[in-house]
Amino acid sequence: MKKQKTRDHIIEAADQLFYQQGYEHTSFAHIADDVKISRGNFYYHFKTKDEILDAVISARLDKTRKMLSQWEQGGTSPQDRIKCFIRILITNRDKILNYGCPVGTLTTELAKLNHASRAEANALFTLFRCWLQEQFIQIGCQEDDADERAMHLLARSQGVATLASAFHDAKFIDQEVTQMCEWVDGYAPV
Amino acid sequence: MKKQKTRDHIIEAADQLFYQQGYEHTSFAHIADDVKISRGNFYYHFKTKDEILDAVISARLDKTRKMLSQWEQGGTSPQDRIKCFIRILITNRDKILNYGCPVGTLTTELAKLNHASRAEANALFTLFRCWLQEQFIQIGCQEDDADERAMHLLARSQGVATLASAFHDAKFIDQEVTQMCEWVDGYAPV
DNA sequence: GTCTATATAGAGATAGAC
DNA sequence: GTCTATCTCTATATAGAC
Repeated sequence: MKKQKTRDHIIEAADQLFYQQGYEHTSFAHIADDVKISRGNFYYHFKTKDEILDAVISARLDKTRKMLSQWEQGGTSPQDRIKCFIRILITNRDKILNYGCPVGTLTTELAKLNHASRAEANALFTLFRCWLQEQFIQIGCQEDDADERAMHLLARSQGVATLASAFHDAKFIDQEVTQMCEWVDGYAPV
Repeated sequence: MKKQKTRDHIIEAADQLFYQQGYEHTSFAHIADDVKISRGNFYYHFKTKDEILDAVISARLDKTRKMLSQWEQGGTSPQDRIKCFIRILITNRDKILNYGCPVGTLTTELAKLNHASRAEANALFTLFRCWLQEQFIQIGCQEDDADERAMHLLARSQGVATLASAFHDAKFIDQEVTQMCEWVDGYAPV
């Protein structure tokens, strides 16, 4: 556990850099610089760049699962829980304005690279999708309908992140978040 | 004009490859291979990779302007013209399922690379944004309101492309296109 | 576990012949 | 206008000392 301190630092630095600069554009040298270790030492912890990517995705999956289960406990109604999801656009506004959505931009990049870990990255989307579907089911939606709404919300969040980043427009995020929250409240107890 | 045949071939090949594999991931060698010229000849036409990117963006801007002015003539009502925009998701469905939206994925990549041509790529978004705004004004919206709706539609299209690509889900595109078309018709003559 | 030094491959870019 | 040959730089990855 304690022995893996450097390894964890590498994962954390890689996570940030992959998000800010993209996976391919980020070099070992850059990560090593951030962690303040030599490039040689690097390979003691990870044999290939792909291994770091897998570790980063794995860490993001863990973090996301924890976040979702926290929302699960926090919200009093499924609508409230869904609004927790919508409001991450506000919580992470500054980062989104600069680098877009960490999930969307990674999956898009890996798709273009036709990368082996593409499926793992997509699992991040699936995590949100299934969680949202479950909330819509609790509202009273049928399974298919709930999934459709989950996808709808995911897509809107993605679009908002992309456009807000392109135009560096914080106000647009706020507007759309408000609209999405209203949309969710429109599906109040059926 | 006729002398630029090779140059045009390069731009066209680069355009496709940048879309399918991303800008950074596409090498001169790959483009040259596609065009069936040597890497050396390449540099007669373009001195740097950035120059090709600018030429590609410029070509995309031209093509987009032509497409928008065609829609301008084709549609009988502003609603119809806006639906032309929405339906490109259907027209380009197969490519979108594989590579996402060419505008969104390029601007996102250039943003992460902090590339000098980032603004030029964003101009592609602006082209659609202003055109859509104009249509909403013709429907009867105020200027600010029209822009808000333009951004809203752009964002939804982006989100649909991103999610459809991640889950390789053609049906999702169709569903969302239907919903967006209904949304537009909801803004019939005010 | 961390370092320095080095191997190897691929990229962008140039020079000069044809 | 197109080619071959080559330069240079940077990236991933390895070897071996400490």
